[in-house]
Amino acid sequence: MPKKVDRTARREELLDAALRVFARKGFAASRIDDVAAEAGIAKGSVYLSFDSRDALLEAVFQRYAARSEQALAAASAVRGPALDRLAALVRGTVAFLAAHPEHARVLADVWACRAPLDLAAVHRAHREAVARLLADARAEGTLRPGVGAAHAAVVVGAVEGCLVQWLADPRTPLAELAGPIVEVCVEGLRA
Amino acid sequence: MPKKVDRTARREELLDAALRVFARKGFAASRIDDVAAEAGIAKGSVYLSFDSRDALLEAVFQRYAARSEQALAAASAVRGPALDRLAALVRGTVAFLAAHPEHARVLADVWACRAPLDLAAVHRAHREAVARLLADARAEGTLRPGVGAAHAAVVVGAVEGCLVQWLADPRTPLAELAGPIVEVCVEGLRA
Amino acid sequence: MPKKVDRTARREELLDAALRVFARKGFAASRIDDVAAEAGIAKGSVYLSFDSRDALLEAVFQRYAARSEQALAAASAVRGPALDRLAALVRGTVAFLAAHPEHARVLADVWACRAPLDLAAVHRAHREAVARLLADARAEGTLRPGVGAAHAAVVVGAVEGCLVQWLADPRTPLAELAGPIVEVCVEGLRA
Amino acid sequence: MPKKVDRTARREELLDAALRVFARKGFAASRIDDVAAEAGIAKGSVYLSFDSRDALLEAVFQRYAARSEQALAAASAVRGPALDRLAALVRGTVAFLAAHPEHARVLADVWACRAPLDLAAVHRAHREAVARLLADARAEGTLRPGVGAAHAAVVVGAVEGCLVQWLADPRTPLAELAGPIVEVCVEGLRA
DNA sequence: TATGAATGAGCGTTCATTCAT
DNA sequence: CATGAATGAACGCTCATTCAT
Repeated sequence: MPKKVDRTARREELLDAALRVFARKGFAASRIDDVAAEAGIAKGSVYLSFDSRDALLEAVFQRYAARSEQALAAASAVRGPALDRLAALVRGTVAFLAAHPEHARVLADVWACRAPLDLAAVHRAHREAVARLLADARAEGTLRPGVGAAHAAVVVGAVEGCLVQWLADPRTPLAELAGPIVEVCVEGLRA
Repeated sequence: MPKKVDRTARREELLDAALRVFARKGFAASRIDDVAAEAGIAKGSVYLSFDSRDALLEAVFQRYAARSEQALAAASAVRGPALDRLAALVRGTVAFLAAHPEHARVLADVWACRAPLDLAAVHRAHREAVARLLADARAEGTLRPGVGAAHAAVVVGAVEGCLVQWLADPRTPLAELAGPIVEVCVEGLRA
Repeated sequence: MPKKVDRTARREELLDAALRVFARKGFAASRIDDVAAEAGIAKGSVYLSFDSRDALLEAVFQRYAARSEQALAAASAVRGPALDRLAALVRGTVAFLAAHPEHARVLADVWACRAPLDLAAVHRAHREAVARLLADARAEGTLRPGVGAAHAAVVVGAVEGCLVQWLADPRTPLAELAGPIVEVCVEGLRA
Repeated sequence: MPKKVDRTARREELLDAALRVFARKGFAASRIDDVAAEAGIAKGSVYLSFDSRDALLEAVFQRYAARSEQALAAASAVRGPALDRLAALVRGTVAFLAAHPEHARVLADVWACRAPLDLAAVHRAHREAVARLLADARAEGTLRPGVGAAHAAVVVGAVEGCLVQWLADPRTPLAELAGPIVEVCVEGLRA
């Protein structure tokens, strides 16, 4: 089935191009021509793979969501004490974002656009993964009293919030914030 | 000086209208006509107070920045042990954001637009306020060893990150997250 | 009747201002605000003296037409041989235009606008004055055979055409062209 | 290279349409829609060939300048006594203008607009051609004493000035003025 | 399938004109 | 009379989308 492969490959190349362009100038200022030029194809050809400009942003986001979930799954697969695994998850998430600044940058466009891109699902998955680890830690007896599922949002938020500060000021050393985040959001929760 | 008063009042009314419109449909989808209609004036009259559509967003942001700074100053003015004051600052910030959902919603537009709106300065001021309190706590001997100025970004991030989750999913109870944030970002830092 | 005087004086001041502005930036690029500012009054006050922006150009032109006619009449009043009077008329016309570069510059706007400003009447009056002098010269026997009323347009054109060259390139020394024009259009016509 | 041909052809068609529209209602009153409609294409398509409305006027002028130069070159190519060639040049120029009333009409818009359209260069070329013929006539001994290069502007002006009178009053028989112009500006210069 | 010329709805901005003060 | 804020029609230009080739 060469057609399918070609279509998929072309979609991926286009998404790579769109990701770079969106990250560089922002979705609002990105033209279909810009994406096509970045991908080295003609403007009209973009519509062979995507229905609209908005669909391009949605697809870019979906790819981020999928990759983010993979990173989450990978981090959740490690063995060891629950809070160590939580620390690993936090570090993994930060490393993933720092390693993919383009994906991170496009997040702002996703927040701003009002399309029904299920960003909430990404957050939910993230919170649930954290909540599971907190529950494990509770079972292990390594969790501070009074800490529970309600605090998962705070852990997720700490990561996301550092990302926001980095977006607003690229000089913020996002990767170096992994340590402090772990110290606050993991070590501070130990019994 | 009736002129000055009128112009300022008209500017404020327009900013109120713009804030509502931007919060409702997003800056990218907001038309000058929408803002004018919301303010009950003619489209052309918007240009009596603002040079351009972008200037409107900038002014809306500047007002947010100023109000945010006021909220910060108010929270910093309380007396008591440093970490209690940090808790107050966090609760105050969350309360401010929860009480002004429109301002908060427009933040996403500011992140997405690439105009030189000094969002970084807002973050910096916030981090510095937190860092000052952490330094005070250190002097009081109430701070956990190893915690310092580097962790201010995490505290600020936790608040901002919860805001992001609320923006992505309005069902997230932002106001109720103040408690967990304090438990993680303040109580977890105690010696 | 102080009102009448005031209104007329105000009109004149406004026309002076309009003439300066139109000459400086061209009618197409001149705003009512520009004229008002040049006259030192408020924008709306312009409409107390003129019905519209176009009426301003028309009035400026009418004033030029009247002054041009006066210059023509003055030149026609001199005594002496017909061709000497023609030379005086040419020199007077050129001197008038060179002395009022602003009026001359606005002529281009009058040519370009399609309003029914009777520029043709100005040309007609000019041609008729020249034709009268040529007829006088014919009666005096000082005119070359074959030259008559039909050549008046050429004499008028030579002046106007030098004006055009000066409008297109202000470095053209309009005043200095009076001599050559007379040599070609007057001396060349002698019997 | 079908692309180049098509683009050039389309440009020419658009310039033809623009020329007609500008001549009919004047540049100031001509809308992009008018030009597009005259060319039978959509408004936006105009921008595939021209950057702006002003660029359209500039291109129309450039085409006039080029054609004018061709007419000049053709007239300069004839053989014979210098003053006969000058007469031919004058007749050729007038015939060219009379045959292209649209081009001539747009000249007024060029005079009025302040864009840096090098109308002065057209005049200069015209003057230089005339001046060369006058120098030849001097060498031939057929030129009246006292006449020289300084009179070239007058000859050029006589043509241009008759054009102006025709622009102001289309009833003026421009073509019929060629004879009188020659009689004044050529015959009057003979030794 | 790939192209890019063509489209035309849409929007930001301008500015002549009006009129309440 | 004088003012200048308010108006809103008008227009240049953009660009996502389409479709003939």
